[in-house]
Amino acid sequence: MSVRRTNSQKQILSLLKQLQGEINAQDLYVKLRERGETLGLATVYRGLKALKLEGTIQERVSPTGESFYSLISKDHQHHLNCVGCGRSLSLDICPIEQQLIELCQAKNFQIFYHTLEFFGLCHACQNQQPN
Amino acid sequence: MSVRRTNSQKQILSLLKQLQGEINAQDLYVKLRERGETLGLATVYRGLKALKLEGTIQERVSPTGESFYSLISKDHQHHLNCVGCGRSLSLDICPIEQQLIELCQAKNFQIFYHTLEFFGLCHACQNQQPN
DNA sequence: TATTATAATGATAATCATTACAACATAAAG
DNA sequence: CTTTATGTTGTAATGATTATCATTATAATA
Repeated sequence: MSVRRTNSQKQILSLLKQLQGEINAQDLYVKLRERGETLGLATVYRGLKALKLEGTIQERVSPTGESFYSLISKDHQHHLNCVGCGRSLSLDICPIEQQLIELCQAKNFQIFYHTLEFFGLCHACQNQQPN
Repeated sequence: MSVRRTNSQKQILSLLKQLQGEINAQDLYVKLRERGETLGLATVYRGLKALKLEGTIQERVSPTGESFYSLISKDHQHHLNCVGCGRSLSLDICPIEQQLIELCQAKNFQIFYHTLEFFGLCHACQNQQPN
């Protein structure tokens, strides 16, 4: 209910809108400081958490354990992730039908977004010895 | 090509088969020690990495940044994850068609597995103040 | 079998994103 | 203008994972 939007949350949202992509908390912090804002790193994390709970932004945890944040948008992307080099390739398709989402809602869940990721070896990593 | 399987890798695989579920590296280490094995924690991490590169096991990074490992199996599961309490509910459906996977292979990617996760608020978390 | 090269291992230190904490600031309410 | 709750900051603590390096096991070769 409390749609109180603190100043730091506004700043975070503003930057995310401008970016139109995903970014991690630390880089977000640096960019905001570059803008002249004076907020602290802890506040950035707290703001991101609040926005996530509101369903305004989404979080993707990378294989390195680092979180990336972005606005939730209709034209989201999924990825092919290489377990060898860690790089990922964007896909422009999404097989998740509205029908499936409604099925989830039926379980009393309020769905904000979904993630679909494929894992395997990219061409380069297939043709070389591990390690 | 080198399908050399070290002793520690065998032990890790053996435990994962017995478990039939996912486990993090630290717990895996403890369980192996309880079995009487004498391997070190670093070796567990190394073994998991090697098995992952082989396409034998899969890794799921939790929102806390912790990794969970399990055997890759046909009857995998997807989840509804609550961004509030962090709990997740298993789904028994998977909308990913073989056709889609072949499309990925066409991009020179060798797919081992995929993950599909929904995020939102569970019933309990919808009806309470944040924080 | 003895020798040598290569890979695996274990203990521990280093790394790094995130969270906890305590002091201070701000705003809302009476 | 106090009181009270909430937001914010910098810093220390946390905790999983990775790097390091000396040691040991394994494989390849003579």
